[in-house]
Amino acid sequence: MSANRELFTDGPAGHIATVLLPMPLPEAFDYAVPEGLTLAEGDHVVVPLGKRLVNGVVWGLRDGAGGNRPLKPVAERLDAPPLSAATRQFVDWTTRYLAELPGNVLRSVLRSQGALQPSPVEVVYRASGTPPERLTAARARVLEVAAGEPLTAAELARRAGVSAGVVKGLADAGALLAEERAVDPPFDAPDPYRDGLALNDGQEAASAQLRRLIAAGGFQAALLDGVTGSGKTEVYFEAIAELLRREPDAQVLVLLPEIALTQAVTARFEARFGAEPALWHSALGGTGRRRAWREIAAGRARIVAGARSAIFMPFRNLRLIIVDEEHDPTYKQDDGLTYQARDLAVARGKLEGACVILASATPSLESLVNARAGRYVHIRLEARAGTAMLPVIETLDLREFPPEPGHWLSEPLVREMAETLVRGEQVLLYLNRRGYAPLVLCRACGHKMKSPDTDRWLVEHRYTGRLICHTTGFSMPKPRACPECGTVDSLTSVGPGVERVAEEAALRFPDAVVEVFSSDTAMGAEGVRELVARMERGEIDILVGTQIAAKGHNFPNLTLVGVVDADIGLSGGDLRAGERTYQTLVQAAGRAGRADRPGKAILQTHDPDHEAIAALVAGDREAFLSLETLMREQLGLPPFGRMAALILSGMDEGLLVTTAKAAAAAAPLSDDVKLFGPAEPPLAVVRGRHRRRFLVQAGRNVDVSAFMATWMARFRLPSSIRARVDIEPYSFL
DNA sequence: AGCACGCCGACT
DNA sequence: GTCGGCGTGCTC
Repeated sequence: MSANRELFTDGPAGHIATVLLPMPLPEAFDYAVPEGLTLAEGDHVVVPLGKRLVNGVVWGLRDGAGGNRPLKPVAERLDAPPLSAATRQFVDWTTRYLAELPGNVLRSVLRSQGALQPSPVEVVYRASGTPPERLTAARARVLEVAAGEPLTAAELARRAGVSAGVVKGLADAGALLAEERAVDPPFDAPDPYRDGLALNDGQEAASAQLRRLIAAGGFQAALLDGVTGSGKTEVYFEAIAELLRREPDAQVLVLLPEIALTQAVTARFEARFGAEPALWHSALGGTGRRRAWREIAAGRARIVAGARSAIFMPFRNLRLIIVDEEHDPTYKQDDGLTYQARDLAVARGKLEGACVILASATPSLESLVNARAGRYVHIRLEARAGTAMLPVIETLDLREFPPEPGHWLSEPLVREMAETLVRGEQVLLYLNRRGYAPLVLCRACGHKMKSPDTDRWLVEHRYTGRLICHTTGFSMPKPRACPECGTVDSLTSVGPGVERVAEEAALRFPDAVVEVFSSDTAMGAEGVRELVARMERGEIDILVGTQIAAKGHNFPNLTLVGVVDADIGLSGGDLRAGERTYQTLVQAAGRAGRADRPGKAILQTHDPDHEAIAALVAGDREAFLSLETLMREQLGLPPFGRMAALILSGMDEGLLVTTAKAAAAAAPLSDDVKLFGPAEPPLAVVRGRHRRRFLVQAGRNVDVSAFMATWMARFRLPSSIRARVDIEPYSFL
């Protein structure tokens, strides 16, 4: 067992275990340690709570009297790998940082129900080498199959095409040997000594820097800043290889945006290390979860590739964390907790004494500021000379060349598309709007079709003939008559979505193969892979896609990217809108001409002078970032100031308003903290729940987490009102 | 999170 | 007259 396990040997009666339970309780509970039970901090235990038994983790051990009332005894110690001291510290730190309840954070760590039970076993058979006395044809087939890997009786019978009785007969005759095998097999060990792809000079220099960081050991954060196509993955693979060569027991966590956890990405790991990584993502079923969790907790899974929630995995010896596409906004979301996985990764790296590498072609402003301040090592990776030229980027002023009413492709873009198609090359039209039209309204009375639970517009989807709310998922068939005034056939579609742009493209280029690539095209992971493969093979001429099309793929014959509406995201209640637009445009533009062909990107805009667009056209990232940095610094916005939000919600609007007033009055205000609200957010009602929102803005040196915790403790929350704290909120809706 | 306790509607 | 709805409160 590990060195950090303080053994708690027996002594006088009155030992107390503080046990943290994975539930929204205010604190860890004390239990008596029964005579004869030896416990260590981090151990998984079963304890009585009310009239049931629940799992928990020993958070502390001490001697003492039971206090004012007798303690219930710990029921059982589970034979599972204990949570490491660093993992427990990470839970404590995260609890404080997010102003959360500790049990809620622990619940994110214990995300597999079956993982604490002994691993289930199955009986498998292999040939014993002694053939049976009577060898029938059926028996021979079974023995032939069994000569390979050990299989269960059912699988053996299926593959040999015989009944289960034949297998049983062979086992009884001693020709097959039964053995038990854990249902959760270990993951194959990665081999860090295999050769990677040949690195160019830039990649070699960057990986040498990373190897030095690994060799130095301990906590270090690095920003690996490399343009699209510069081969960042190969570079951080070298850091992984270096670590595993030095420390064969080390564990590595690679965080990826959920969408990037595809076969293609894991295949690259397998090609480099000869073994698939252990995967952790939301789509994992019960068995896969249990296997991954146990193997990580036991310290046997070496390379773990996961979505944001993988930052909570119970690693034993985490030495390196890589956050790929660190700028990706999907790292900030709530799945039970509201957190930014990149920020937690840096915090966990500190606690584990591990190296943290943030990789991106378009780093977040936060990370760039940290790099400039010297808190992160800044490693720049230039493009491979000759191979991946950045495209020529032009703006197309929609005020000068307006498309016809009801159309969205401006004439100069259409001309450029025609020339591209004539050369036999491919076009990507990028528009970050799913569906056919973002709004359906009645020409007769002006009624706008809205979601019943929210004020949001219903988005028309032509493929399915339905109107869908992208916030709540509500959906209905598109009616023939206006539900307000009853006029028949008066509902018109306003504005473009990808389906509508695809329709226009198909109309303009009747001979071209046009496809839509959108996250809600009902095609699933399999369909996405198929579509990407067809695009790679050149079987699609014009791909119309949302965000999902803008990243991660390499289409060598794609030479023109048309950004249908570069202005989306430049305005709205989001301080990162400019940054986000810039990143998206770089990613979308980066799709063009990745092989040896020069690419071109055309941005349709009403505001070609906007700094994000101007900087992009000039290819001047520094200029854009300097402006953005200056703006945020002057306004005291992150990362130059701290923010937090409090969202109250409840069915009873009257009670909500009263509670919000009480909350406002209870705020522990001071000079360096500004409080805004309670405000009615744009999404004021979601599924019948009313919402009110507070925004806290404070100086860089203010601990907003502590502020929120203090605030929350100073007013009573009626049980029907829910409160959610969001530290460093990204969305202000 | 569960689970019990508690006070108001339609059923054998 | 009871069964049962989920609002409120507690669990070491």
